[in-house]
Amino acid sequence: MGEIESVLEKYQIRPTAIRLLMYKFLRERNIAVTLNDIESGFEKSDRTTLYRTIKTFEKKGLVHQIDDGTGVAKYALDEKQVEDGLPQDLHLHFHCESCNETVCLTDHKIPHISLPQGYISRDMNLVIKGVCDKCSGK
Amino acid sequence: MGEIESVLEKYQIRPTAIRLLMYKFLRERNIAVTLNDIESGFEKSDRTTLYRTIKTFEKKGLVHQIDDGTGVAKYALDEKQVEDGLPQDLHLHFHCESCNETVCLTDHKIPHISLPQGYISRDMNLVIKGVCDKCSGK
DNA sequence: GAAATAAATGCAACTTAAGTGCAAACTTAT
DNA sequence: ATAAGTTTGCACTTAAGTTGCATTTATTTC
Ligand SMILES: [Mn+2]
Ligand SMILES: [Mn+2]
Ligand SMILES: [Zn+2]
Ligand SMILES: [Zn+2]
Repeated sequence: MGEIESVLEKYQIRPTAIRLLMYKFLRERNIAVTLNDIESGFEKSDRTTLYRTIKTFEKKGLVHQIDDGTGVAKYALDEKQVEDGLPQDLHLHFHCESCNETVCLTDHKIPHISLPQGYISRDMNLVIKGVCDKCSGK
Repeated sequence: MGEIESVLEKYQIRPTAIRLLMYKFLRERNIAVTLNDIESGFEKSDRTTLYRTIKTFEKKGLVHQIDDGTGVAKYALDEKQVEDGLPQDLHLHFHCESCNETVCLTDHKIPHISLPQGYISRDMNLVIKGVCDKCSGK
């Protein structure tokens, strides 16, 4: 059994052909991808299966969904160890308005925000939009 | 000429009947509203007109669009004075997962975030999800 | 004030992404 | 080998956003 298989098993995802392909696909890029990106990356296989596959990955905690404000859901691999049952730390996402790519800045945690009385925080989403390193040329 | 009319004129929006109604509608609530909310708030008038009206408001800087992660665009009045030509300061938004309402926390500015080399920030979106004061009962 | 011009409105249609139902194919357990 | 459960593919549905175009309404020019 290869390494890829064992990662999926670790997340309690049965390693079918499409699942292995999609996991490899996600590993090959370090940017968040849309369902359309995934679809374009595969010759065969249909949209619904890919949709359900990515949703399975999400439910099992292998990927997280990113809402970068473009109106289309993107997905990226969680890098967390399956050992610590905790959800991956909240980190910020950067969306480049030039190349339209979105990346996880996993080292950049969302700073603590104090809310008005009575407000309880459960989750956060911080997206910074601008120009990425590749596009700024700096 | 009423006060409402003069606000619209200040933003260079011609005060038609529907525009006055929509502006009043937005003023009456202090939460962000979807196009559907607006549509339900009016007997007459059609979706397209309301859509184009809110987009006109947005272009002219009277409202800002909020992406709270629910997948539906919401809109809320800008409170900024038209005098300072600047866009309204970036503030955070709170989305209550209990009542599904989203509010502008205009006093809560988004803290400064330092980005990796080469990344240029132009805009930000910070949404906190949780339970609002009304729903937490505290 | 009437004619010409421009802006706003209403209706129908289109686009895109997301999601569901169901039967066929495939896998795992008995 | 059979039965039960899971995954896959196809067709179809929903919802939000958006555009084209003709009609109506407002503004400008004469
Ligand atoms: Mn991420
Ligand atoms: Mn706001
Ligand atoms: Zn870029
Ligand atoms: Zn609430």
